[in-house]
Amino acid sequence: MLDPQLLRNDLDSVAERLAVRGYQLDKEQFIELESQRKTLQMQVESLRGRRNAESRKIGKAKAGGEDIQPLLDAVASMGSELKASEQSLLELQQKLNDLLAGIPNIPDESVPRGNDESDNIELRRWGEPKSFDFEVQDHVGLGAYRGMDFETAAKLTGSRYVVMHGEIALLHRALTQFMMDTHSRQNGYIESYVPYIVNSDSLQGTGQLPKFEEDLFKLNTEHDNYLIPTAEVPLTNILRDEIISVEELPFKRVAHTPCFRSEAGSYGRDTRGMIRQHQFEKVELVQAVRAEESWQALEELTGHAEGILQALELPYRVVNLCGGDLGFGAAKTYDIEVWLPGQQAYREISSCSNFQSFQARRMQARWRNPETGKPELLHTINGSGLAVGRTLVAVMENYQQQDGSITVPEALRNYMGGLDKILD
RNA sequence: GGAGAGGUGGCCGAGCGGCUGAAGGCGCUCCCCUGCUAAGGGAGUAUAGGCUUAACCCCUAUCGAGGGUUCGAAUCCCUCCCUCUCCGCCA
Repeated sequence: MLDPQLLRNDLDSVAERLAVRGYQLDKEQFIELESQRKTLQMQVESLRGRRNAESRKIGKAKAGGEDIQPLLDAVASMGSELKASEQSLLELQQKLNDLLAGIPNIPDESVPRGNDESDNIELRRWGEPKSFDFEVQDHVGLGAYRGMDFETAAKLTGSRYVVMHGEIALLHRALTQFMMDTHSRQNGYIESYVPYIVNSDSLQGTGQLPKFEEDLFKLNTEHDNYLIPTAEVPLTNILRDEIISVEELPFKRVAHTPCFRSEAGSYGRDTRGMIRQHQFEKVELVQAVRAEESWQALEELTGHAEGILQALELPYRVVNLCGGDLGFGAAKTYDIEVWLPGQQAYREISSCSNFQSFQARRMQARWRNPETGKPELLHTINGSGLAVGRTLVAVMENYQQQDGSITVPEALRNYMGGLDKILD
């Protein structure tokens, strides 16, 4: 959610900057609703003020043993008038709120203009895509005889799920452990275990609701419960409705969770293999910092995600997402794309974003500034560190050998009982 | 699942339907006294919104959430949520 004050004071420049992401702000509607709100609110509040004053008089008169009937008569008509005004104010505020909640975050100045991923700007590359002197397979081919089993998953559940057996499953788990250890021991994140089911308030807070409900799995319980699409939701909502002290900053959390996404609207995309699944594992990094530090935190967090790929010696590039490709709440996003020999392409493996106060305002996540004594909104940053399933794909494809085996990256061998090679 | 108790400010904890945005305590900030690893005295200390927009003042809302009764609700009624205790079941 944007700062309503900013919209009131600087509507034109907000609209201009939102255009970078292709969002057209309905300025007239906002101005209209806002002016109605103002008059109505003043009306309601002064009515309430009068009623309160009159009521106090009645109280005093009664205590003094006076006849209160004339006072009661004087207030008699106020009730209905107040009720009517309150009702229309409520409706108006609802409309304004809906409008506000539907406005995406303002892109940072450094976000390039553009409509889709073809307009993203590549910032840097790391590592050299290996050239193979044999015909490379993709992970589906490589996994076919090694325990990556889509057919059984289809039987158990349906499409876009996977069952893994044996050493492939072990490799998958080793990746998770390696990532968790790196972030918690070296990068300063506190490891957290969180629920995989959250309520609608939490999804509201991080911005998945109300606009993107169709992307989520909703549970058929009496409560408004959903499976998490990312650990960002529970981790960030730890701070919802909290005012934390300066000693608790920077707030840095890492969690490993499954993620559940309905993938509505992506029919036909990435149907092969485990690039796009309804259920996948992810290690998520979340930071909450004071406003001045959020841009630096984004760079740092992106570096932490890159560090995993470097340790695994997987070639990647970092792109700066253009306005049109930016997520709803992000002011800026770096996508990290890993090289996949099977696709001869770089594919997203992490998405690191600075939300500034966008999420914090929705969830009233604040810290108390000791210099002013006042609470201030936090800035939130998050990113994958990394998507485990896609990392598994990248390891399989980049480490494949001519004889059909897969070399285990050095960094993972301790997690696999010293195993250095996965054979057929 | 059954029975009971309870949810009040950063924390603890009072609160007959009216002068309670909320006693008292703790914590914190500032000042005074004293002086050395203590103590005493005084003042201040919620959030959001409106108005102003430079600030103050003022006004409105908020005592788990939402409704209701009433001129007036932290206080009465209803619904829901959560926490705790006991019993049952269970990884």
